[in-house]
Amino acid sequence: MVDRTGHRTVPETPRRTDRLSGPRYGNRPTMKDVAARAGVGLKTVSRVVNGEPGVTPETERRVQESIDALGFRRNDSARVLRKGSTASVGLVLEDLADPFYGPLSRAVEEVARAHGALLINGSSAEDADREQELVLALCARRVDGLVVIPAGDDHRYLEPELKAGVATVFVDRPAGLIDADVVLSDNFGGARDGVAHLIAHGHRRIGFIGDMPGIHTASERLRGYRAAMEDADIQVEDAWISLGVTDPERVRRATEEMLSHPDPVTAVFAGNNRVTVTVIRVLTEQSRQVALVGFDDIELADLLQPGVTVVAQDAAALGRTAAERLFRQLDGTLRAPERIELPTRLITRGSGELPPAD
Amino acid sequence: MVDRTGHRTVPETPRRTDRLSGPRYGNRPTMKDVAARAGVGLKTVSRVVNGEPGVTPETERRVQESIDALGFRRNDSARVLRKGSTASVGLVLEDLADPFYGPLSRAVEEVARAHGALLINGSSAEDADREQELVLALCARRVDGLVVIPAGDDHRYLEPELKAGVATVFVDRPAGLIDADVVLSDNFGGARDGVAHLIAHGHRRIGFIGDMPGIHTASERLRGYRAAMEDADIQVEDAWISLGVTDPERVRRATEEMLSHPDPVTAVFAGNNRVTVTVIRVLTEQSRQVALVGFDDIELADLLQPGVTVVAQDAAALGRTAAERLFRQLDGTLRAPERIELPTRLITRGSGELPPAD
DNA sequence: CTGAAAGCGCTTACAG
DNA sequence: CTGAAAGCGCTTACAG
Repeated sequence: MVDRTGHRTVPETPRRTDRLSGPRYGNRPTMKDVAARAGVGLKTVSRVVNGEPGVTPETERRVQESIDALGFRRNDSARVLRKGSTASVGLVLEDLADPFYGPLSRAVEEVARAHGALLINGSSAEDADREQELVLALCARRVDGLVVIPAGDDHRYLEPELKAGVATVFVDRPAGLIDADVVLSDNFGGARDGVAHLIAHGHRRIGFIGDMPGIHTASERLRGYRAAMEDADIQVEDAWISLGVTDPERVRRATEEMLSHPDPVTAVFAGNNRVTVTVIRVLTEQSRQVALVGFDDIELADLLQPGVTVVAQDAAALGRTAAERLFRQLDGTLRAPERIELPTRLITRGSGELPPAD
Repeated sequence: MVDRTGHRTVPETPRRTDRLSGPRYGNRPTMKDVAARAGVGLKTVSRVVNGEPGVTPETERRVQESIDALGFRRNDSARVLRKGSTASVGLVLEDLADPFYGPLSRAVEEVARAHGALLINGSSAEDADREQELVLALCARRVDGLVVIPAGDDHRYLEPELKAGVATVFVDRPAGLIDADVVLSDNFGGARDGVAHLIAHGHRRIGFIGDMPGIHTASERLRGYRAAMEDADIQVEDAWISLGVTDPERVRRATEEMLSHPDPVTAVFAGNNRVTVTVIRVLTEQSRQVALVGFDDIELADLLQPGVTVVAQDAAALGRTAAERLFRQLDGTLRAPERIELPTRLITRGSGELPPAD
């Protein structure tokens, strides 16, 4: 639509259905339109839009007037195609709604922002196929880099992408069957310290309720539990260990079973935040006092009676470390893939210092 | 790099620095490379890659072999440019790390996924300038639609974009000075019900501790408080109301002040989740029992002593409703902007049913 | 069934 | 200081 003064006119009412018909993103003006209206060349518009030097003030003014009048905004999709860098990073995690991933995502976002990149976010829902689908969709969009909290344990599908130079860092759990950067919490050491803390407070019969054994964090924490028990020369009984999905029903049943044994555990080590919450519910219903240490901090843990002793990991630090490493890969300052382990911190609040109830 | 059989060779070690120098995204093969290797035309490769009909099995096999050998993956950046739809939606919220936004983001993501779109996520950090910067960056990327939890109260900067047909839905707080779709919780009604609940349990001196008065949700909830008090013919005293930032120090001071008055409040209505948490901390330190109802549910609220009575909003429903409306805008099935209000739910757990301590 | 040409909206490399 | 041409990697419209 061009009126007789040569000005492109924009209809007052947005014609929304147009967006789907043509390739012109609604009907947004392009640099070509701006150039035509201002009576200059395309490259001059590009110079003004990008603040490049070499444009007389008068020309610049004319171009700027044209930009404002048409409501022009540079199409970064086109820019990206030509420049070869999308200035975006992909983050694939288990579930955006899980409070553990909030601070992690935010930390990745902040580092990306400092490098001028946007964040594309996706939840794998702990499904390996969905993880792969998401990761490959992000590769197809040519994100500059990828931060992945893996759901699956076979990442060979990423090999061509890594070869092609897609920067990638795995977080929270290692990559499977490929050599890649990974940033983890010290799950083994954290769990060992938490269990040792219970032992130091007189417990010997200690239960471990954890996530599915296939998950790296779950098996590492179990290994930490076993190491602490072995260090104290305690023979672990099968009935003290329960692994599986972390939904409340399963965890509740496991906890109640463990506590109803003839010779029950006097303390429980909970394998992650979801497990801890359910175990607390069950313990408050018991007549007997049972000590508890949980892996992962939870909100309001200090306000419960007793306060909940936890092994805390620093989710924000995990995200920050991974994202920084990603951008160092992109700088080219990095050589071989590394495995970085972040320390955990035992926070004592009461539940882990309860003596055995005998 | 082409060897003597005409095959493009890929170096074993990824030359990562290459990514930044040229426009070829690392050195990924393109459809042209695939076509050359397979000895077919570009369009034939496009047909195979997109599963279009009209390719003989033998040709398809040759193309597929070439794709696999080269590690080709379609560049969606280029596709997007030509097709005019980026199959992505932008979500701008206050802080990804805030637990309220986790379920909301996830809900938006799920709806986007059902429509084949990815989610680009950004935190405004409650800063109007940063909100605008993010929103406009997303517009430049030509996202198909935008879900915005606004930090600022003037969104006229979005007018050219709306005119150009960018689908937009505001959530949690309304848009400022422009006409746009908005999905809100019934902040007024929820607060009024919560306060009425305290009045029904015998309270007359009820405090209100809320967020900054400029924030829409904060003022609506205060309005609900006032309405409930007026319905009960209670004259509100100035000392019962405290508005401001929600950091723990400010809220703690406000709560303690309110409780140390000669004739102190017997109940507190907390304006949001962050306020509630701090108020709980202060109340547990008091010798006197003070009733509490909080706006927003918080995790473990049922495990505290007493359980925390809250006015819960459904964050996931807010996100889902907004995203669905966004895609209906894109369908073209929507006319005028609307304001949708979602109900809240009073959850009684004990703290709101405590009688006045006299 | 197949493919060459044009084009999406920018930037790059170059010439005037 | 300014701009025409070529190109980024795809898809579209069309011709054979």
